[in-house]
Amino acid sequence: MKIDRTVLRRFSMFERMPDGDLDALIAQAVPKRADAGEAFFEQGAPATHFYLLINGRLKVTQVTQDGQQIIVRVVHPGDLFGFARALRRNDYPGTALTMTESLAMSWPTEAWPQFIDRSPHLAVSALNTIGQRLEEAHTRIREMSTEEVERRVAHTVLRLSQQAGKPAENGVRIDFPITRQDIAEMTGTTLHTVSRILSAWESKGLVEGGRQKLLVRDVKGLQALADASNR
Amino acid sequence: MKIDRTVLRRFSMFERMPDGDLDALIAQAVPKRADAGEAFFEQGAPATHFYLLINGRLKVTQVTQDGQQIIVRVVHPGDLFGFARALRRNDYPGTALTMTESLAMSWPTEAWPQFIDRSPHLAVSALNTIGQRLEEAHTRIREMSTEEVERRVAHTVLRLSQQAGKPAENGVRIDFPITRQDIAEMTGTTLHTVSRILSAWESKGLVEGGRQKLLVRDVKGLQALADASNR
DNA sequence: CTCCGCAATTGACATAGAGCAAATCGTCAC
DNA sequence: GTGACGATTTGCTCTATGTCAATTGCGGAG
Repeated sequence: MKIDRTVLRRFSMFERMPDGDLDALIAQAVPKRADAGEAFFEQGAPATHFYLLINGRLKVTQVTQDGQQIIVRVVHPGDLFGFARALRRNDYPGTALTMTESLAMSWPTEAWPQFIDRSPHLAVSALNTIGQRLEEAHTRIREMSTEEVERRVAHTVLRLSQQAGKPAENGVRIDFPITRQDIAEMTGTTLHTVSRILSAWESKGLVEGGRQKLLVRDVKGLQALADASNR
Repeated sequence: MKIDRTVLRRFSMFERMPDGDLDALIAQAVPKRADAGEAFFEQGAPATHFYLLINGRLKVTQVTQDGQQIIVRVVHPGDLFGFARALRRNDYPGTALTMTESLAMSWPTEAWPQFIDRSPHLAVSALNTIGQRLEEAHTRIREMSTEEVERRVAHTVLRLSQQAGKPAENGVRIDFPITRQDIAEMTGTTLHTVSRILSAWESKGLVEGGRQKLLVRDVKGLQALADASNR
């Protein structure tokens, strides 16, 4: 399983990195593959490596003391994940679970400073990444504080269709297997409620459901729902 | 209103910075004072400066399209705030509103790289700060997804008492004026519910309320409430 | 092709907590 | 001291969702 420059070059983070630097990074990386349902690392484990997702799709989850699970975020190809250590943590705050077979590159956490030094552009990217992630978190908090479930689900589905949408015959297909339970854990509700909402949308022609499948047929319509300033 | 080294030295961020560097930073800084209720900057305004809170207390708020407000975080003395620009944003994502008269130092955003270069320790601090903030956000998301209102309020009050607690005769006093509305906006509920909860707690002897006042009498008891794995 | 198990759907019911309304109370300005 | 206003409290109602339960059905394993 050989990974070369051209693969990384596709990700905006590495777009402008000189070949030499890129090769140096790759030389130190260890590729890791995981089947669907496997974990790259588990919540609480010592943070020994950080990763770059090449392809596939992950969810980062946290479980509460009393066993409830939430999805912290979904990791898409080109995203870094598991760089907790860079933020001074010694263990992973969540579990990185694959939703489909996935391929990632890994570096030992000690390599992080070097990773950053390699290119100023990369340092900026990394900071931006975190900043963006913080913003996403705040968006989610805002939505959970002020919006009712249906709007939250609408926002979440729209986001997914942007980040992982694949044009299909009659709409945009979410390009990885996702359950109602997943959506529930992303929006802070239950799979029952999600199911009801999706059913309602389906009968309105907004989406098309299926087992671990989701196709958005009417993005505009969903947008309208998501934006609705409360009836 | 002269700010000198000894003031900054109290904050962990500057503990180990050489006098010279510290003075250089101070030389470029402009102190800014704000009365209670004033804003250092407003949501959406161009991010021209970033700040360090010297004393006082702020809340960073966001308003949604339909006018609902949430408190993104509370800023305590020693915290940096408004460094959105460092994360590539051009405008402030929220409004920084003082809860009491406050004093801050400000630097033009252009000075950020220099600020960072000034000391490697400081760069690390900054990264940690953001990382911590991200973690806080995730904690909040987790709480909002999985906990009922009473536990969320308990967690929030405990956090406040840790970050802004002042030992008092019979408990820990939150050291700045805070309304039920504020607490509601921090936990994603309404002031009514918060009021009811606090009243209930008061009759159990856990806290002592008052107009814009809050005194935690029984930290242990509150902890128990916050930890309770659902009734 | 058939079976099995996990996902999804749907109905019935219970309730936490939002909304609304009205009364009271603490503080600050004068 | 007196007003006046914002903060707080509290009762009542209503509804969005969670909870519980049962059924259906898709899709992979053999």
